[in-house]
Amino acid sequence: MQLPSPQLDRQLKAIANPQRRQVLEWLRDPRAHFAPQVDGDLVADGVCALRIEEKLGLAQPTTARHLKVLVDAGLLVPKRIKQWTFYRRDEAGLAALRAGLSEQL
Amino acid sequence: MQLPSPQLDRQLKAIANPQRRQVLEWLRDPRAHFAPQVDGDLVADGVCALRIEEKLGLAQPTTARHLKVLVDAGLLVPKRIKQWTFYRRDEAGLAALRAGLSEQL
DNA sequence: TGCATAGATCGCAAAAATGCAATATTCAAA
DNA sequence: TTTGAATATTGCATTTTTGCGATCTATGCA
Repeated sequence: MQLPSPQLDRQLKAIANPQRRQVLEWLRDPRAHFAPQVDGDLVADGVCALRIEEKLGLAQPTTARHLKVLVDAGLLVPKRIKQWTFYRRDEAGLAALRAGLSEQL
Repeated sequence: MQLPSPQLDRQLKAIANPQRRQVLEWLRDPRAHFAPQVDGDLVADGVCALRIEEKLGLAQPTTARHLKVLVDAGLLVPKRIKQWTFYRRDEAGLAALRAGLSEQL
């Protein structure tokens, strides 16, 4: 079948998974869910992948793929600092998802 | 992992599929997308499964399962009249989905 | 340079989703 | 009660998703 919007489809598939929704929810208020970091501000830069991984309780490759799905869907923004990757919400992408939903749903 | 809301999870999985979103969209304005029916009012009762099936271009059992997924998620309301089943949107369920999204997403 | 840490990618196995044909069920009409 | 139409269910194959261990890459530090 013809996909009207591949990006919306990616976003909906991304949030169809509970773990990925959990990450998005945690990142709404990083300070409430994660301890302070030395490199990278929790809010401005995002949360270190390692912290997300241990909180999710999934193996590193599994967590990495979940994060990639969210980034590819435009729902998370990755930021590389030194050897760490920090993730924060992509509010523009999330707004686009909401808009797409109210339009198509 | 623990599911905070099994119903929201079912709903998000339901709309993660393009064909099922297509059905929901068609049913927003049944008269615009389907010819009038003899038994069952297009709007009040819903659209006959057979019409949805032929418009989707999928086999009958496949369409039946898609419709069941949407009903189980509380996004469609089925109505049996004679030997037909008519489907219309469950606006309350859709509202719950929107509410759940803005709360958890 | 050598080594450790963080993260990304590969390869594979298990589970879930999606498709169809065949069959069962339900209901109406002959 | 037999027949036919519409829908639901079953069984099975294919594809996609999700999980992990092993490995590769990138970066920082001694």
